[in-house]
Amino acid sequence: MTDLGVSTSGARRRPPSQADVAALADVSSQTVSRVANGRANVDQATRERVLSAMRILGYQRNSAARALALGRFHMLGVITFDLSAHGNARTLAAISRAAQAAGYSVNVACAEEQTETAVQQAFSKLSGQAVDGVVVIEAQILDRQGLRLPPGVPVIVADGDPEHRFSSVDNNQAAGAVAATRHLLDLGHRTVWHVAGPQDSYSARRRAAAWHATLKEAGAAVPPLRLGDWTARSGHRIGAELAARDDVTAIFAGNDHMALGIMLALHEAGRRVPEDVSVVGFDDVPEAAYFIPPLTTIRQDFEEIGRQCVSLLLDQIDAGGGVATKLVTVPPLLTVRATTAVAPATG
Amino acid sequence: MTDLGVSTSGARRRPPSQADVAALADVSSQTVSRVANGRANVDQATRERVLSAMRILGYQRNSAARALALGRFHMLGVITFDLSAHGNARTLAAISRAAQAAGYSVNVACAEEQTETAVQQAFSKLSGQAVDGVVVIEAQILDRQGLRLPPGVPVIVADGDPEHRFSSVDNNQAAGAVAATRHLLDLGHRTVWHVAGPQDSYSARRRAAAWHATLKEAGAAVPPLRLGDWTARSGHRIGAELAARDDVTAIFAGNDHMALGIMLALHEAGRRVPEDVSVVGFDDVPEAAYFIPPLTTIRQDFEEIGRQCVSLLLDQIDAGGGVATKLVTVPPLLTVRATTAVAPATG
DNA sequence: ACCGCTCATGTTCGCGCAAACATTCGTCGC
DNA sequence: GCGACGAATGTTTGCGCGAACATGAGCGGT
Repeated sequence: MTDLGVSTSGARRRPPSQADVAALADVSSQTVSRVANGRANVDQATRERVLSAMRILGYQRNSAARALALGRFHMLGVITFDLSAHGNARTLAAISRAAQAAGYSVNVACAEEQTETAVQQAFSKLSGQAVDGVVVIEAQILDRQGLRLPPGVPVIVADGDPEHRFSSVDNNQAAGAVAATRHLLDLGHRTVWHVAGPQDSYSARRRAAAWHATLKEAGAAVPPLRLGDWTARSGHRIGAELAARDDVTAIFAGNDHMALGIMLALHEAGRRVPEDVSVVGFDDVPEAAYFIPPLTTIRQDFEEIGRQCVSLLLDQIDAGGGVATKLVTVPPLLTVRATTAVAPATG
Repeated sequence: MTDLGVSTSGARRRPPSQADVAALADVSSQTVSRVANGRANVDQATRERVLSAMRILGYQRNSAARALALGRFHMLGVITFDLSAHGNARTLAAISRAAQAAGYSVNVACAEEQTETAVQQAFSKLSGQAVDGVVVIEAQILDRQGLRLPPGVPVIVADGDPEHRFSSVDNNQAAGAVAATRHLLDLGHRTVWHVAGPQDSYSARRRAAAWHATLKEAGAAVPPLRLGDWTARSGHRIGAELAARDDVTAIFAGNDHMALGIMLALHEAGRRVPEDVSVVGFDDVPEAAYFIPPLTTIRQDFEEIGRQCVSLLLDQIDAGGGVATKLVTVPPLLTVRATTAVAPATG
């Protein structure tokens, strides 16, 4: 009895419109519109007649027509680069959920490369005429002065806007890096080596800076910064070099995957974790608890980041532009597992 | 000289329309439309005048109006569940890229739960009135007979449609599982244990079935199937049980993350990989090569899956429905690393 | 010189929706 | 008892675009 009128016959027909519902329910299409939008000023009996007609025809409102009439799309754009990066994928999922809850849908543009043109293209595809606002996830590229985003489109940047040209939602990268470094120092390590992410990533730079500052403040020597590219592969390469040095007893990796590579290199070089060398990661990917040994790391709350992005963006959209840029910070959490231990006795 | 007319002043104005461009270029708005769509029948001089006017005003066509006029949205919907699953995220990224290349954008709906209602809701949000077609990624839920998708919307299922009610793009799960099992058997193991993914996943079922068949065919004993849930955590739990049994010398895990958990459990129980127990995973996540030891696994080509999904979907859209369902299979690849070795000499 | 053709361009119209305005009631106050 | 009001509903209109059709200019063949 539910989908009576949904003819299943061959040719693709025009889906039912308000007018069709109106005809069936014997009201004007405006009344259908009112019912569809939950307006109060419709008689109960009429409303039910309309609702039933909708059900019979399988009516769904045409979002394009709605967008055209309203000038609002009820759609958010998300620009991202690498969805194989765990954090980005998680953030996207959270954004999608939060947006759905607010009645928005999400249009993803996955830019291949981190070039200005690629971003600008992705952006112009989305912007202005198709979405009400945009979230840019981890846009290392936003650093570059050259990037000019069209004005008038609300933009939120997740984790990547060093100059605060846009509103942004950030992990408190500094706090996380400080916690990691302090944790190792407190364990008695003379100093802490840092294998950082690529320096065109603002997150990576902030983690590195906080690590540097924490060492300085503690009066510890500051070893040279080692630069990876977020991959386990780069961690493995750098880890091999670090493993060769006896004076390395504590390593803070820029993310969990690099930590994994480092641990493999250490293992291959016969240096035990955590007895000889302590390792801390960053992200707390779900598998981190099952590395060998389970990884001490900094947990990021991606769900919260996604929620905040959407909430900030919606505020900005509703305010109709001209809002001061805001910065929301989500605190990370040190999660101690089995890769960190007190410093080995000094030979 | 590029964005002259893009006034940066306060209030949000209506973005420029074809009519505005037409007025500036002193042509009809239809001519602007023709230029915007790259039609041939426009004089070169006129075309340039229009293009320059577009540039000056920063014109972008309104996708809602376009969709309304054309009855086509140039947008694909993607329904997915868990973006923290590596494969899903990768597939989504590939779909997004392929869609963009074809001039489509991608609307993601990330359903929270795998319930029929959740899917149906996500689906109806997207369907009919907002997208031209839908890709469902790994929809374990499609199994259930109860699920009724609205007719008339082209649907492609990535890796999850056991009854072939829709066109789908699949990994050749069977081939992968056979390769994994054979590989272990060839190494001299008497039999192979399988830690499968949850059995409401079609992929998981197919892998398990192929493992079973391969053992049978080889005349090997078929150990009881162990059921995990794709997480490293479940792998760890089951791994602990398996580690306690001396007769377990070869394990085929349903995915790399469970393999990781299994390896940790083995390690904790003092059983060496690969000397005592060989392990094979499935997926080849980027970190698999850096597990301790590096994991032998089955590589899936997510890029290709994404591309195929889009290509199939576009075909179906262009054909206007009424096409026979197709099944495209993407072959996986056995990648041998360090977790597999010849069977230990039998005590 | 005239017909018939092609090509560039203009005009009209409708896609489906909701805002704004118009209309019809019934109801309340004095 | 009559005007003022408000609630339910209908009518008109335009959002921006492109299909379909109309126009008009230029050109070749006979």
